[in-house]
Amino acid sequence: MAATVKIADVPAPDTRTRILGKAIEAFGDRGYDAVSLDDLAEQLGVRKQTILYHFGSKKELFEATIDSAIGDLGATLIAAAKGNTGWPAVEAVVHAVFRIAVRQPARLGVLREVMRLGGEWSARATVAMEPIIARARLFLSLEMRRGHMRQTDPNLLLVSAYSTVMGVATEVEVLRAVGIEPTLREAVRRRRELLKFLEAALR
Amino acid sequence: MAATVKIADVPAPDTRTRILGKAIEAFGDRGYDAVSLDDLAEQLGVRKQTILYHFGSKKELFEATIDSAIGDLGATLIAAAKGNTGWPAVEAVVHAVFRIAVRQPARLGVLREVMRLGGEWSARATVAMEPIIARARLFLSLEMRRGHMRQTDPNLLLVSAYSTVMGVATEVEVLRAVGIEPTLREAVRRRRELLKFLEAALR
DNA sequence: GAGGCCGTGTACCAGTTGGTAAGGAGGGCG
DNA sequence: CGCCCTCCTTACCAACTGGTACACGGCCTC
Repeated sequence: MAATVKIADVPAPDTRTRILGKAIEAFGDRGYDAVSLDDLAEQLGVRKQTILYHFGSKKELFEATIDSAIGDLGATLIAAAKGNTGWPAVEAVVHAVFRIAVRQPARLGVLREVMRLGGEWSARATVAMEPIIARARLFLSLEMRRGHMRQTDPNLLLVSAYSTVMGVATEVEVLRAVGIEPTLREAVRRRRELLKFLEAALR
Repeated sequence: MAATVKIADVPAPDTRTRILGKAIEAFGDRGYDAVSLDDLAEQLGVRKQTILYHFGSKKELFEATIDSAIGDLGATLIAAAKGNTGWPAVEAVVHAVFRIAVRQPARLGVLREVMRLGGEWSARATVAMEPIIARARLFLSLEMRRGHMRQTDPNLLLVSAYSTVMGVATEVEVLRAVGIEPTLREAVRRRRELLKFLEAALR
């Protein structure tokens, strides 16, 4: 964003950037295996070998995708938390997650996909997420010590909260299974409901 | 189980059954795309064409996998809930899920995978799960009316609870990311912690 | 023992996959 | 001009994918 204001900062996205963008989109919502370089190339109006020129292999491309998507996600969440303490911090983070879920669901999709694949890739993502995890853990510990939050293992609480938020924000098919259509209006209601759920669970 | 006791009930699993079993395992923990019929055949010590003889195509095999895994899962959960009311019912279901997560993680994996893939398959799984969903919804509504549970939209509550339980029970890589190793001992602790989380969130 | 069905194996195949090799087109620069 | 460097293309390819056609052997029935 802000591309219209700055002068020569983001000068019409170069090919590499365009590829990465589409890669996040594709990998994020179809998964690693289901995306072929040929597909991707066609969508970009470019030959597959162009992709392989910029990123040496599909694996490398995916690694770049992970770093980009997760780095970005982390930055967004940390920015959301910044300046807030206590419950408002949780609210701010959940808001941020939902905003991403609505606008760029694939970005969260990449995280989901990486965790699904496991192995080296999960490890890579784990490293990329370390800052957020550390921050979240610290936050929870602090809130517990202050008596604002139920006393438990912060790590387990973190996993529970993560699963709940990711699930409610991104599991479109599960929502559909219980009869909830993934519309914007519903997303707002879902977020509100989720916050109540979390508030009850945490405090 | 109980194969050693019964007499001619399960007479050395026939090829079709063996294929289905391995398919659940494979699809459940590697995902649809990542499993090739050749792989599967080799693991079974059989030619790929044998698989295609019993199940006409990979798609059909996967459909059979869904029906088997999810039908079975549903039966287990309903059996667990049976006879219990109120909070003990929730505990029983969570116990059952964790038991499956420890013994046959792939069975839950199939559910996850299907929901990830979306489309016709999610629809199929949704149909297969209808009985459990209906029962759970009914249970929640009843508990709310009785005042044993926080008053909210049962559907949203269901999704939240589902996400939380599935996440904590099956998201091995997420657990690892926060430093929790997926051992049996940890699973017990996790389950206990999860129940506290749910109890706080629900009541 | 001849014929038929069931279950499995052999032989193939066309399409797609990720990846290599090599050849421009265009610009900057000596 | 000639040379190189960056970016992208055309032309291939070997491996693997799901799938078809068909032959073989054993068992049952007539």
